[in-house]
Formats: sequence, structure tokens, C-alpha cells
Amino acid sequence: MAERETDRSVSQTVRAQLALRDLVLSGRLRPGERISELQAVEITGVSRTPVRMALVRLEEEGLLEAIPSGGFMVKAFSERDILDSIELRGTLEGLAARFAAERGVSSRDLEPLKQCLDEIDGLVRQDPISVEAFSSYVALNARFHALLTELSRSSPLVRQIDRASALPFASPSGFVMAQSALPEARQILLIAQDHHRVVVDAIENREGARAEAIMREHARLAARNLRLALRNRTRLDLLPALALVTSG
Amino acid sequence: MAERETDRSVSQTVRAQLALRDLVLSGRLRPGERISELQAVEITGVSRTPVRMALVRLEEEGLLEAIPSGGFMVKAFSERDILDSIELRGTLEGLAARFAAERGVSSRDLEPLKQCLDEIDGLVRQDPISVEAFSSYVALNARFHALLTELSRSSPLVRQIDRASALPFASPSGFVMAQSALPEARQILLIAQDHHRVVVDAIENREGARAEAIMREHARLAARNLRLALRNRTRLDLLPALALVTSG
DNA sequence: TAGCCATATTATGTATACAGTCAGTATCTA
DNA sequence: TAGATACTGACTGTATACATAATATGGCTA
Repeated sequence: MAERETDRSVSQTVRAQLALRDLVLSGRLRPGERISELQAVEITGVSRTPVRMALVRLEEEGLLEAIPSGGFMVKAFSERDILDSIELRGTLEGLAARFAAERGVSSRDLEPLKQCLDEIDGLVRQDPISVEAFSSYVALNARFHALLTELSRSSPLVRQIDRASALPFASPSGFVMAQSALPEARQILLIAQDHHRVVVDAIENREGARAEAIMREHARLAARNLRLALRNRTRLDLLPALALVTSG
Repeated sequence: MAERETDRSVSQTVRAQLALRDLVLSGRLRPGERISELQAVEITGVSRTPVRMALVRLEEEGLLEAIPSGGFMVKAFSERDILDSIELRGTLEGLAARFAAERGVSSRDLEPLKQCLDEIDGLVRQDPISVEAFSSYVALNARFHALLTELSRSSPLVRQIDRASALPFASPSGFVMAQSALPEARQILLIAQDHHRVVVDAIENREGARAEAIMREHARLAARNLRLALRNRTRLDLLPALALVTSG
């Protein structure tokens, strides 16, 4: 099938949103830089209306910031902002785990999580872990976190967690690929996987406080990875989102 | 100055947003009901473009839900959703209080909070509390919570708390006016005010865990008020947002 | 030479026209 | 009579034209 100039299967708004998001995350637009609608029109090839929608959505997502006099600019983040976003996500996931534990979940609901964990076990068994395995881990890890969030059976909470994880550096798998370049990589993944096992165990035994605490600590693993990666200064190309960090 | 047909000082988008929000919260649109753009154009008197923007913003706010095939409908909430939203807000405010305690705040920063608390003390001293005093309490309470959130000095967290408090039934003052009809009204306000004092004391003494715990419990006061109000079935007109609750 | 004002350009906010798609309804056939 | 199909209507997605406001630049004055 020939690739068309415009793929009609997705809306112009979505296409513009994807293109502009890539542009921002790639760092080709500096933090604080104004992004004009006409400029965005030239880049994306769609008209002003969907471009406008895309800009509004990216602001909601947290990547852009509204300028008081009108328009949008690329948002700047401090290292502190990133660490806080991670702690925030961990707190919300902790609440989800506590809800799941307190309200109880059937073994039927836990099955997909356990299957997910078994698959991760298969990945981290190899030593050293290949880059492909890291990629698979990212996908499985995202799946595990999504399933866990769903176990809370609380749509307001699920919604808020999705928003808190929208920023790439705040997402559960945000710094996994950065780990791949670290010598401690496998060790970190083993610890993370242990957290996964513990939280499922806590939920099964309806230990709300324990489930909440372990998810908070689990998120802090991402903070440790970030600091490690920044200190080593290696393979920062694996973390495109870091282009948004000022005075990093 | 004569009131013009269209006030040019605010944008058409904001005007449409305000009008549509009132329409939804007043319950004149049933939960699940589709709200078409042309219908919204007739109601608000502005053209489709700002109406569209307003609808997107209201979806982001949580009042509307996107229909997969396009357009928006009024969102429906269960009583569980409301209770979860309150617990969620309390969890985030707890995190903010913990950040404030752990990171430390100057007595200069605490002064406006203490002044706010003194003013509230003046209100709850009267017995019984007048309706006007309840209105003043709502404003002062909102101010206290905003100041407390700011103490975290974490813009990602402030942003998230603002979003979590956007829904009227999740906001810190969401059910205060409903209390005014209850015989236990004054007692509840005295307890809430004690919570306020405790959290400030905890932050001053850098007791992070205590600050976090008391803010969580403080939010649960709103949940208790909601249940009381629903049980008594009196003065539900004070809670317009309850029009969105299904099978309440 | 530095600062201010005026002007011109470019930005966004808004309205509207057009096209494509989805849904609902009515009719026809089995 | 029930189900399926075709048609009609309405709604949203998109593009563009117009007006207003903000900004930048250049010239003038102190």
C-alpha cells in the first residue's frame, strides 16, 4: 500500500499534535520559545484550526504553557520539577494500590498482572540484558502499571494518574532506557520487579498501607535512575525529554 | 457605565465556558446528554469556534466527556466517584503539606496562613453561625488551602491540585454551605479549624508524616459532610453540583 | 547616543463556509 | 411482521477570511 501524503485514518488534529509533540520533545524548540500558529501550520501542513486544537491539548498535557497575551510557548522544567512529578506519580499509584487492597480484587483480576510479571521475569533472567529486552521491559512495565491502576476501580483516580504520567519524564518507564547504559542496570530492574511482586502480594492480602508504601518507594527508583544518568552523563540521547530541563 | 450586550473585556471563549459550565452545574442538562455545538452556539450567542474551545476546556475540567464518534456529552458521576475525588484531593494536599514540612518554610511564609486562621476563628466564635459567616468561611477556607498548597513550592503539584479541585464537589469548600443547614454545623467547622491549626503546627515543626496525615483526614471531613447531607435530604439546593450524580 | 513614540507587520481571536461522516428514519422485501 | 437497506438530515472536522491587539522596528527628539 502506497503511503499517502495525508493519512485520512487519523484526524488532522491528532497528526498536528503528534508532530508538535515530537518537535518539542526532540529539543528542536528551546524551552521558553514561543511557538506561533503559522509556524506550526508550516511544520505540520494542516490548517490553523487543528493546529490550535493541538496546541491546547499539548498545554493540557503539560508540554506547553499559555502566554498571557495569547499563544503558547515551550514549557521549561527544573530538575526539581521532574523529581516532584515522579513523587507525585508514585503517590497517586500508591493510592491506587491502597484502593485495590482495601476494596479487594478477585484472583480473576490479578491473573493478567501475574502473567505480566512472569513475562518480565523471563526478560530479566538474562545477564546481561540486551537492548531489545529493555525495549520489551518498557512495554511490559507500562502494561503492569496500567493494569495496577485499573485495579483501583476508580475512574477519577485513573484519569488523574494518566495525566500525571503524560509527561515522559514522569511516566513509569521514563528512565528505563537510560538505565540500559548503566552497569547497575540489571540490579535496578531486579529491584523494580521485586517491588512489583510485593505490591501484588500486598493487594492479595488486603494490606492497604503496605501496598501504598511500596508503590511510593517504587516510583523513587525512577528518581534514583535520573540522578544516576545525570551524574554519568552517558547516553543522555536516550532521554529526549531532558531537552526541556533548564540549567540541568 | 451601561452594561453592553457583549462585554469586550473577556474573550468569547471564556464567556462561552462560563455560560456552559453554569448550564451543566445547574442540572438543566442531564448527565449523558449530548451537547451539540450549534445548541451551545444558540445558548451562548458566540460562534462555533469559541464554543468549541469552551467545550474542550470543560472536558479537560472534567465536566464533559468526549464522545468517540465526535462531540461531547455531560459527564455522569456516581457517589463513589465523588468520595474518591475527595480522597484524591486529600492525598494531594497531604503531599503538599509533607513537602512544606520537609523542605521547611520561613515564618514569613507562614504569616498569611496564621492570619487567615485568626479570621476564621473570629467567624466560628459566634454560636450559632450566621449564613453570612458561612459564606465568609468558604472564601477564607479556599484561601487557606491555596496558601497551604503554595507552601509546597512545587509547581507540578500545585497544578495537579488545582485540577483535582476543579470539580465543585471535590473542592475544599464544596460542602461547607451544605453544612450550614445541619445542626452539627458549628461542631464540624470547629474540627476543621483544628485540623488547620494542626497542619500549620506540623509544618512549623517539620513533622512531614503528621502534616500529611492530618490533611488526608481533613479532606475526609468533606466526605462525612456529603453523607450527612445526602442522608438528611435537606437543603440539597445548596449543592448544585449534585445534579451530576446518577442514582444518587 | 539613548530613549521614546509612531507606524507597520504579524500575531491571535473570531466568524463562517464547505465537506465528509455518522445516525436516525422510513420504506421495501422476505 | 421483522429485518435490512437506502436515503435524508444533522453534526462535527477543517479551512479560510476578517478584525483586533500586540510586538518589533525604525526614525525622531532630547
